[in-house]
Amino acid sequence: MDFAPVEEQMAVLRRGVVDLVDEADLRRRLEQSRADRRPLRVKFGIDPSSPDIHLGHTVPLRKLRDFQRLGHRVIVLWGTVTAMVGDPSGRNKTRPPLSREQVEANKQTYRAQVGAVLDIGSVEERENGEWFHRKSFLDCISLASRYTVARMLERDDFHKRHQQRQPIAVHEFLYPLLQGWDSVELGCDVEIGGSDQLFNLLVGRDLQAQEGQVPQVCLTMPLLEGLDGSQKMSKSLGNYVGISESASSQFGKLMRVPNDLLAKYFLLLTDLAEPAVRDLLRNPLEAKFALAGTIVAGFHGTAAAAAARAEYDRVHRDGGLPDDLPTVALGPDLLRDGKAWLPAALAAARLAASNSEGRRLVQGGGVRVDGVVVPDPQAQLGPGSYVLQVGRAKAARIVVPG
RNA sequence: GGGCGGAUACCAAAGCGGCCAAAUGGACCAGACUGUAAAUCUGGCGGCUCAGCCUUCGCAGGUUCGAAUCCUGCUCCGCCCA
Repeated sequence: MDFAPVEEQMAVLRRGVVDLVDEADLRRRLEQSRADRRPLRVKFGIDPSSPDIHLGHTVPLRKLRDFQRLGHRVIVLWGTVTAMVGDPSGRNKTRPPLSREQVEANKQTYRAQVGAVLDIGSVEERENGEWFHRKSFLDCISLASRYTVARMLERDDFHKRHQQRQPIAVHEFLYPLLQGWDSVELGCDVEIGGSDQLFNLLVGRDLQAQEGQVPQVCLTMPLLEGLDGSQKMSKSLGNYVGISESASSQFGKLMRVPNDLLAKYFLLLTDLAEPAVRDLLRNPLEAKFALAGTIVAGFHGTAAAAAARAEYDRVHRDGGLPDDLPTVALGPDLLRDGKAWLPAALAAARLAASNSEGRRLVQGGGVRVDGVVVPDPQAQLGPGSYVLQVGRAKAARIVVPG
C-alpha cells in the first residue's frame, strides 16, 4: 500500500480538529507508516448506550473516514463493557447502568448507522468485552491503582461536579482507565474522540507508556451544537438530526440551524473547501439550502435531497401540505351529536398533546381547517373529511364518520 | 457512626400557612415579520368541552377551616466531624 505524502495527509487530517497531541508525533508516525508501508491503527470507541446516532456522532466518524480514505486502519471499538459503566464525559449526572441485552441491541442498530459514514467492510470491529470479561476483580483493583483521585479530579467535568457538590459515583473514575486500557490492548497509534474526551484519550497514553508501548496520538473533534444553537447535540435534548431519519425530516431540521452555526456545520459535516463555504455564506438562506442539500444527499442520495427541497419549498414557501399526510378516522367516542370537537380532533390526530393544548392552539390562531384559520375553541366538525394544520409543517387528514 | 443542609413542573430556580397550577430564566409550541422551521418581537406552556373543576411541589402519615409552606417517619443527595 502506498500512502500519500505526509503533508498532503496532514492537510486533510488537520481539518476541524480541536486538540492534536501532538502534531509532530503524528507527522513522525505518518512518515514511519510510509516507510514501512504499514497503515496506522486508528481507534474510535463507541459505547452503544443509546440506540440512535445523529449528526454530532458523525463528526469524529467523518474524521475516521479521512483516515480510512488515506489508507489507514480504522478500529471501531464497541464499548460493550464501558457502556455499562457509563461515560461521565460532559455529564453533570451519573448515568444509569445498562443491561447487557440493551447494550447488544443498541450495538446492532448503531452498526448499521455507522456504515452510513464509514466503509464498514474494511473497519476492524472489536469489543472491549474481549479482554474485560476475562479480567478478575483483582485486575480491576490493580488498574485502579494506576491513577490517583487528585488526577481524576483534574478532569474538567469531574472537577466541576465536585465543586458544585454534585454526586460522582466511584465507578465513574474507572471509566477513563477502561477506555485507556482499550488502547493498550489494541496497540493504537491514534485515538479519536470528541473534545470532551481529551482526558480519557490522554489516560490511554499514560497506560500505554507504562506498558512499554509508544503512546498514541490523541486527536479530538469539536462537539457539535444542536439545533438550539447552544447545547451539545443530543437525543435527550431533542436538538438533534438523526442519521436514520427521513430525507424530508433531516432537510427541515437543517433549515432551522441557527445561521451563526452554518460555518461550523459546513466545516464539520461536509467536505466543502473553505473558500467555497465563505462564498456561500454571503447569502445565509442559500447557504442553508446548500448545507441541507449536501448533508441529506450524503445519507439519502441526490434525488431524495432534491425531493426534500421541493417539499420544503411547497410547505414553507407556498403554504402547501407535506408529502406524508397521515389520515386519522375519529372513533364514535369522540363524537357528540355526530360532530367532533376541534381541539379533541387535534389531539386524536396527534397534532396536539392533549385537548387542552389543542384548545390553546386554536385560541392562539395556530390551527387551520382546510386551509382556513379557525380561532373558535368551540368549533365542531360535522361528518366529512378535513385537513387539519397546526403551524406550517404539521398536518393530518381526519375523517369524521357520518 | 454523629451533626448540619437540601429534594418544587422538561431543566435551572423562587416561594416558606390562605392572594399558588405555583415568580423568573432556558428549552419547547404557536403568532407576526423574513422565499430561513435563522434573527427579532408577541402569546402559550399539568389535565378536564375550561369565567368552573380535578390532580401536582421526593415518599408515607399527621396538625389545621385551609399545607409546596408546620410536625413525624422513610428514601435519596451534599457538606462537616469521626
